[in-house]
Amino acid sequence: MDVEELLRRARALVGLEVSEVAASMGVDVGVATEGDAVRTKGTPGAILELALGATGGSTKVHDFPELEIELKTIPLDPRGVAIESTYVCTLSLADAEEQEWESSWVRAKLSRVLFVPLVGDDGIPWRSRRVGAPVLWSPTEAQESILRADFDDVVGLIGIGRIEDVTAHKGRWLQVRPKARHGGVRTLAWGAEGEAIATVPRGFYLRARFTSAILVDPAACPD
Amino acid sequence: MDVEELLRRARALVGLEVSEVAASMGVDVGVATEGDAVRTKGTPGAILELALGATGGSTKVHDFPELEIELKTIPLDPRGVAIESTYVCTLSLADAEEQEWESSWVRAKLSRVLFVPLVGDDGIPWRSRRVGAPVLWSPTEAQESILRADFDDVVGLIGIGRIEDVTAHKGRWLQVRPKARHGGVRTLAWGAEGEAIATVPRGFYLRARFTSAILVDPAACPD
DNA sequence: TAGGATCCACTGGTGGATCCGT
DNA sequence: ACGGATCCACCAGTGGATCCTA
Repeated sequence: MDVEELLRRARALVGLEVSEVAASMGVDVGVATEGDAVRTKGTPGAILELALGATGGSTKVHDFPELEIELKTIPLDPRGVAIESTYVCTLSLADAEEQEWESSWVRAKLSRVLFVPLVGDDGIPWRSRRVGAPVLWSPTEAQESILRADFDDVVGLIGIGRIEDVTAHKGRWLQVRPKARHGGVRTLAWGAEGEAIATVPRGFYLRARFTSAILVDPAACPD
Repeated sequence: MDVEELLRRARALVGLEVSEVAASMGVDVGVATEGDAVRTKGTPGAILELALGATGGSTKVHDFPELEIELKTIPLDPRGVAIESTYVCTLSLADAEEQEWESSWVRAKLSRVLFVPLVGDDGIPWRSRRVGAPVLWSPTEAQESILRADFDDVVGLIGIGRIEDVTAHKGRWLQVRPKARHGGVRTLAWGAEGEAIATVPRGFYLRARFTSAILVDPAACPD
């Protein structure tokens, strides 16, 4: 598959409800997920991956390894505003000192993204959301320097052992938030005195105001 | 639980069939495993862990963390000869260069072992094997130096990138053999030129003639 | 006979994200 | 509004070992 074929496939889904996409793949989402939003958070993303032919499963860097394209579904309200922030990837705490933007996982993921909007009023079940017009995005130079600055801020703090000073308030477009099944999970990090500490795993997220903006204008620089 | 309590529990099981031990724990091994040896390889070990109160689950170093005791079941024929070698632990291939006996996982596991024989003719189903007299063993100095020599041999070879020269022929008592669900699994190692190579995962095993001997005389040095 | 191949259960970590109190 | 908390599926790795040909 080449990139044109991927875009054709994505455009062919525009206007369909997620449940219709699932049905066309032979996936039954009816009985198992009726009225259950909290227990099926990742399902719409998985359905779109199937429908667009994403390969590689779970141990990959990109959803489409040959194209180096990452697929992200974005829940939008009817005005086109993103309802949620977008998870990018896990932040490695143990070796933050050595991490650099150029070779980072988050940069690799964000270098080429196919955003697929799932449109519907806030609160409606994901099955009833409709596929919107896909946007294939790569950061402009201006955008990438902001993303890099956000990355450098948090990785710099973690590198000097100040992980607990990294809150979701930091970052203009790219923020860091907890990422774990529940509060009890802990991972290894380093404190200011070089001591090992156990803390909650973190992930990188794109703020909703950023994804909202680039879905309207891929070269936008909101705020 | 202290070590005396553990030994009391183990002795109380002597003479029982494994199926009887399972039944006393409220575990039904009848229907699911009838005549199916290949699909239930690890079951007798799990049943004895239950019966003896092993804790820690799967992310532990020892089966009895507080006592630093490892539990191993050993299939014996009626003459008291071990039918099989005994798996100890996985061998880490990627960082072999830095590994030393003193701090090794295999040494930690073997520093104190409760061997529980499961006695029966070769080929009889594990359910019909009878629990034999338990032996709480720690290596003598003489024994440990042989084990350390075996360890140093293979880890030394792997450290200089000669993993493919490590066969199960090496090692007087402690040998290295493949350990994976099937031949297709690969793990990372380093070749002689420092290049990364993919190879099958390996584990440390105690040769059957060694376990046979120490079950008769814990200070034995066979061969 | 024993070296190399294989089997199951369980779980921690990752990838998919959204929930929900303040 | 959004920062912190949480949910499920999946899979590779570990721990429990024995099988099975040459």
